[in-house]
Amino acid sequence: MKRIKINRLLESDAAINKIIVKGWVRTKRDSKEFSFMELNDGSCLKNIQIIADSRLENYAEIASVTTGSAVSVEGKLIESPGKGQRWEIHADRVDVISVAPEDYPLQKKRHSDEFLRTIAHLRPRTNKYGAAFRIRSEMAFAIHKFYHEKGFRYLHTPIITGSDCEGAGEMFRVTTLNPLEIVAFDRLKVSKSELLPDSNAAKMDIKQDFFGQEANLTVSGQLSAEMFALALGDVYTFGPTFRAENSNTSRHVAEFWMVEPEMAFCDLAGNMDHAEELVKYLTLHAVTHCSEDIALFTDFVDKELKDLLDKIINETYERVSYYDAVDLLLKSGKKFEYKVVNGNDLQSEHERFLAEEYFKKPVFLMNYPKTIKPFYMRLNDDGRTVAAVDLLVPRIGELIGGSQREERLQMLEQRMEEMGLSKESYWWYLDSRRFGSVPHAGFGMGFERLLMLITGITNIRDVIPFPRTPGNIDF
RNA sequence: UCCUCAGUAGCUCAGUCGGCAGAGCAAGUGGCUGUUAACCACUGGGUCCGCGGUUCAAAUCCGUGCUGAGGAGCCA
Repeated sequence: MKRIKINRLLESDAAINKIIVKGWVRTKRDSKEFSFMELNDGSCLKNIQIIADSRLENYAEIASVTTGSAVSVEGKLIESPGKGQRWEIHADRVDVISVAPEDYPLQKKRHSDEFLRTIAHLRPRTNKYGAAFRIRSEMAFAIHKFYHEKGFRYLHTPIITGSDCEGAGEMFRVTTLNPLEIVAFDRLKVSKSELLPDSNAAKMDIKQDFFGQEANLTVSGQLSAEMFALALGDVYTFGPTFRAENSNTSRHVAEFWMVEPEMAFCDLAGNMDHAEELVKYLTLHAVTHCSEDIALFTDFVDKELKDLLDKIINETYERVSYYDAVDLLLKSGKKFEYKVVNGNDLQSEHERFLAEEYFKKPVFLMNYPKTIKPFYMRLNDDGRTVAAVDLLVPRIGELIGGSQREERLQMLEQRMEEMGLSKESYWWYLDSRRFGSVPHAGFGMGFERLLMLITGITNIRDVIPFPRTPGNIDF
């Protein structure tokens, strides 16, 4: 007989004479006559209560079961006379699969997130993290569902990349060279400057490497995605991304997942329309398909979460240009720790003020000065701003960053020259502007940041199974 | 990387002016009960983050290192 998952049992509208459930004991209350076990199998937030009668032949063994132990239960699903649940199981047979010893770290009480991070291999067994990772799974599915419905093609861009100057941050080096050989260079008293990529020593060295040139983990699939948008029309990527920045904040990890749509024949306004539709769709999907898990977060993590999610789904997102935002910040009368300077990038506190206090809803900030944005963003007619857009949301800050891309070859080459980039290493990228170039646009959305928004979890390390941060790669 | 705060029992934390190391929960034992973060009693449990210093005396004051958190920068 096959086991039934607890989420199905709890949905039952009638008693069932014979069922098998398997799971882990969350807590147990004993008496001489009965043992009450709360069993959870991960299929949903709720446990099911098992009543094991002392007349069961292995009752002594059942009584020894501890929190965290695994059991298999055969019995009857019946309506519960007790408070707090509709259904319970009267066990005809309980097989103890394994007993968790007394040093099982998870207790039947609230633990701090900091402590649970030190036992990241066990934290999915808690209510909060179980809920978080069920939502994560459901959101990943919803992303594919959204794009499939809209006729986008799912694109797998490379994890290992040879282009080293995408400008999106520090990169992780990929090499098959033995680190000991690098130590040997030190022993030979080769100076550090001679090991830099443009030196002969390093060139000789790099030829021995797997790819014969420097290789890194991707920081963005955008440039590749542009090539496919200019062939398949509308594409998106959804996969891991790596940044070697020494960032120690609640919003950054070294390995994270990013959604990157790229759309041909699309301008900045179309880009924003798309971003707004995506965020609304995903939030609505979470609220309707993960209501029980979301309820845990609205009840125990963030009391204002429900209001925020309603706003995200129902409000029209504000759209304001960089220069208007600067004016607005200057006129707000609000005292900031850092002064608002026209032409400089906005500080986190400025962005938070706009999303959380001024507009009190998601806000698109667009048309930034070209001096603070990458080369591939399309130059506006004013000659000083580019068609960039960030989506700022309450509590998180930047959820989305994107732009309309520079599709004009001469403009693109000019921008690359201004920023000191080598045109040779981007030959294939420039080719796309040579052959059938069209206006196109796209953005990147941090998947973990979306999950923080939807769950109210305040630290990004708590929405990814095994977070990677500077100095931390346990598990 | 910078700024701020923190580190005391398995977990969460208290520890006053520098003067014998504490509580709740968890664990163990026993009792009781259709219980539900069950309840009652008893028991065990400490490198007070490490190193150095001041002092008759340091969990407490000073220096330094490590770890964690919050904020900043970078960004998604």
